Amino acid sequence: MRSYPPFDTAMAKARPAPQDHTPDRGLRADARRNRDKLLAAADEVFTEQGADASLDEVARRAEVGIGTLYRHFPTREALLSAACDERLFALADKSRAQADSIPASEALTRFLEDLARHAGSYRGLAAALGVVLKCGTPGCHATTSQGQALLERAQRAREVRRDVAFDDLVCLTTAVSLAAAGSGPQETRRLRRLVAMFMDGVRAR
Amino acid sequence: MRSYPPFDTAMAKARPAPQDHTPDRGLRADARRNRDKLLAAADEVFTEQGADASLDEVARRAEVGIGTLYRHFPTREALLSAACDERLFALADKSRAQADSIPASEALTRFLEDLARHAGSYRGLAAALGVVLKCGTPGCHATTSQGQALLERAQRAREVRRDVAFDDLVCLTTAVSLAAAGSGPQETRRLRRLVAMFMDGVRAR
DNA sequence: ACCTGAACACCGTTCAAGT
DNA sequence: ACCTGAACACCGTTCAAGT
Repeated sequence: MRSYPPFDTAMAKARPAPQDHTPDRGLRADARRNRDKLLAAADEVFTEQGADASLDEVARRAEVGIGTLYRHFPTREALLSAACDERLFALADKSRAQADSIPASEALTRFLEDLARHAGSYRGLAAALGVVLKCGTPGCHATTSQGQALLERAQRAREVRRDVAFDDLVCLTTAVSLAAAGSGPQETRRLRRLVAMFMDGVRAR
Repeated sequence: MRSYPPFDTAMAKARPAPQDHTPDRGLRADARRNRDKLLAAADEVFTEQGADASLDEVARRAEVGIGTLYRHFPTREALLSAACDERLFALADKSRAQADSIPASEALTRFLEDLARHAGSYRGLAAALGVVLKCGTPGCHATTSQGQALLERAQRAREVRRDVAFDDLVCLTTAVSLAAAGSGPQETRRLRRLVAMFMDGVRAR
């Protein structure tokens, strides 16, 4: 088991607003450009080859030295979560937009389904989801705080047990994503079924 | 993402009986000895370093050429599941012994808890549990058939929904094990709580 | 039949030299 | 301040030569 060095939190800077969430302050123009190229390349490569694709390949496709990759993203997880960040932001936004118009536990269920689908966007992302969601990236933060808010709301409405923690739900999502690896219609059905079953268990009675 | 070659099913021979489950037929004495040394070494190394420890290290500690390791176990999963086999056998036996004297869903719950604990015996085994349980090793087979039997019994007793598949339960176990990584008293408590919650969702209503 | 280990291809990570 | 890529250490896998 390889042990990654501790995540460099300096890499995860607070973003000014959901619309403008690129950390351009304190980055030289060329550095900023390289960072963007790296993210685009990472998204491509991870999508094609899975979450443990070669980082060399990412650097090559970004037309950037491998050292530059490490300078920007000291660990694989840092790159992984940065590459997912847009998606996570979108997920949190979508949930916030629709949450108030539907019942608490329904909102929570939809959120978890989306999260499970997100974890399936790269092969191998699901297993890393727990780590990725704790990496401090803005998108991660948006997602976890939205999830936590939904959970608390459902608990206040007495629709969900009090002894359920957000981490339990992340754990469920991990499981469901692992089980639903691939994203055909069959997997999607299974995903929804598993989320529903777990939510039945989580529901207050 | 590394793609492993397809698992060589010739490696997983049917065993004569639960008590004597070492494939000694068709193996020369020295080969048999090497196989045993490899399994003992693998158990040690995986326990110390996790499920993705170096296979070189395993061969070295078994005092065997690396080629011999690959001859006996063509994939990491093959070695992993062979090394777990005793444990899985014991798990199935224990469950069989106690199952008839307790209610169906209780027996199933205990079985799943044990399986989750098993998945925690090596760091990183949980994520591979789905694959390991499908590798055809005798211990895997004993475990899956016992689990399937317990599930069917609980379904006949109308204690568990009909639309639950054994794979769903394996998926749960994976999740719970991932969430309960580590094996302190806190993790064990969490493990039992998560299993209980999922079982509530799985329960017929 | 089976074992051995050198050889090959590949990957992650660092760091001295460059701009 | 940032980039580069050669260099190093390590790992998985194969296969020709040996018993």
